[in-house]
Formats: sequence, structure tokens, C-alpha cells
Amino acid sequence: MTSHYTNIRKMCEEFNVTPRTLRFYEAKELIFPVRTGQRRSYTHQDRGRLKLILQGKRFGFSLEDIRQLLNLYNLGDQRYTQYLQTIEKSKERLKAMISQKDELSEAIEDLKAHLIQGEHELKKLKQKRILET
Amino acid sequence: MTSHYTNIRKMCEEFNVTPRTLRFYEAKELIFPVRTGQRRSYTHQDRGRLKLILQGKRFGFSLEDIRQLLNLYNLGDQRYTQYLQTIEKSKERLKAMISQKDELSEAIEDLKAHLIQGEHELKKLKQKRILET
DNA sequence: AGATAACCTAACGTTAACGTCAACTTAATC
DNA sequence: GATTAAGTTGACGTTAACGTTAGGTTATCT
Repeated sequence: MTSHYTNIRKMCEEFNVTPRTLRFYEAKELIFPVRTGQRRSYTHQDRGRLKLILQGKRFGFSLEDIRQLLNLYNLGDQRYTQYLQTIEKSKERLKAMISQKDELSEAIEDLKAHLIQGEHELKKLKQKRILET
Repeated sequence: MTSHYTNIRKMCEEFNVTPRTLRFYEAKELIFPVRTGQRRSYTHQDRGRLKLILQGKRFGFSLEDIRQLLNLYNLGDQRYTQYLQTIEKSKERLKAMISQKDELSEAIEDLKAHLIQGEHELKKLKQKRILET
């Protein structure tokens, strides 16, 4: 185990977040840096979690959603029933994500069509300007 | 033109939002119901806009983002230069949306893999329980 | 050792997107 | 015509996700 510790500053640079953000995520129990004296030391695990957190955020999950999702990645010492529940939950979430993706695809097609429309109009406007000059 | 007016109550039922929400969107200049006396009357246009607003929200656009996007759908009396700018803007947004979609797809694959993993573990746990009983 | 830099906690401030409540006006109903 | 229902305008409250001081501690550098 090459437990490679990082301080808060480096962590922030690496992921382009502020110290306040990392402390906030810790307060919300999303990451668990260890303490060296008073200072925080971030581990490999924290880095992995933070990556997932930022990814989750980018497509609109709340931190609370993400916290629950993160637990999916840390099973192993869980009890049987809890295990089942978690899997059920993540299946639901998967369904939600897929439908969100589908909706996004539709909206993209929609916007594309509008753009093509727009460029046609643009051509017409150009023509008119030439004729009027 | 079959200008079909609707009151706030029906509008809310139709789209499953509260009156407060509609008034809020109006204050933010996203919809423009006309007034019949003091009361608001929602037009066909408002309905179309509201539909787009709710769709936009579902994949994480802010109301301000949406307000700008909505202007895309109401060109026609615009001037040439503005037109160009708007199209440029929407192209950027389209790019953002596509990359968001791609990222979502990746995350979905990721989660799927984890689920499969999870169900394997589950089987193992089951076996173990049977053996232990 | 004294200054400076990096880190800490605690607590209040901020923005978006409404919720909630009070006090009032207009419309509908008995 | 009095009551009830529906709608209206403020204005203050709320939650999430941090930003922003303020004031104190610990390393590090000179």
C-alpha cells in the first residue's frame, strides 16, 4: 500500500476547488481526510471520492444524492439486507439517469434543428441586404 | 388565431406547478401572461414557453440560462447582428450540452458495471449463507 | 527568535428558486 | 347582499453550496 498523503493546498490545485469546498465536503461526510496534528491529510481514497463528487455535480446531482451514491463504491463490510437495499436504490437512480439522458438527446436534436433554421434565415437576410444595396 | 386564454389555476394543474412559481417566472421575465382586469391570463405562447422552461430545468439549466435560450425561439423581428450573436451563443450551448450528455453516458456505463459487480457479490453472499446454515 | 506563510475553527453573508403568510381586491355563489 | 372562493401584491423565510471575513494555531524561513 503506497499510502500517499496530500495536503489541502495540493488537493485544491489538483482538482481546482477551494479549501472551503473541501472542508465543506468533509463536514457533509463526503470525504474523510485524516489528521496530522490539526492539519488535514488527504488519501488516495479521498482523491477517488472527490473525483466522483465533481463528476456527479456536473450533471446535476445534489451533494446528498452523491453521498448516497458514494456508498455504492464502498461496500464489502456491509450486511446482506443493506446490500440489497443499496442495489435497489442504485437501479432506480440508473433509470432516472437514463431517462435524463434521453431527454437531453431530444433537446439537443431540437436545438440543432433550430440552428439550421436560423442559418437559413440568415442567408435570406444576407440576400436581402445585397439586393437593397 | 384561436387565442385560448387560461387562468392561473388551470395552468398550474396542467403543468403541475404552484401559482407562486408562475408569478415568479413572470417576475423573471420568462413568461408574459396578459391581464384581464387584475388577473393573469395565460396564452398559447406562455404554455409553450413554460413547457420549455420545465424541460430546461430538468437537465440543470438555471432560469437565467433558460431565459436566454427562450429568446432563440422568438427571433423574427431581430436585427442582423443580434441574430449572429444569438446563433453563436446557442452553438456554444449546444457544445456544452453534448459534452454533458457524453459525460452522462460514461457515468451510466460506470454505474451499470458497478451494479453487475454488486449482483455477483450478492450471489456469493447467498452461497455463503447457504453453506453456513 | 521573530516574521511570514499555511492552516485551522467559527460564524455570518450570498444566490437561486421558490415557500409561506398576511392583508387586500374581485368574482362567484347562496 | 353577505359569504366564500380565487386571485393579487408585498415581504419575509428556507435550502443548498459554498464565499468571506475574523481570530487563533502551527510550520517554515531568515
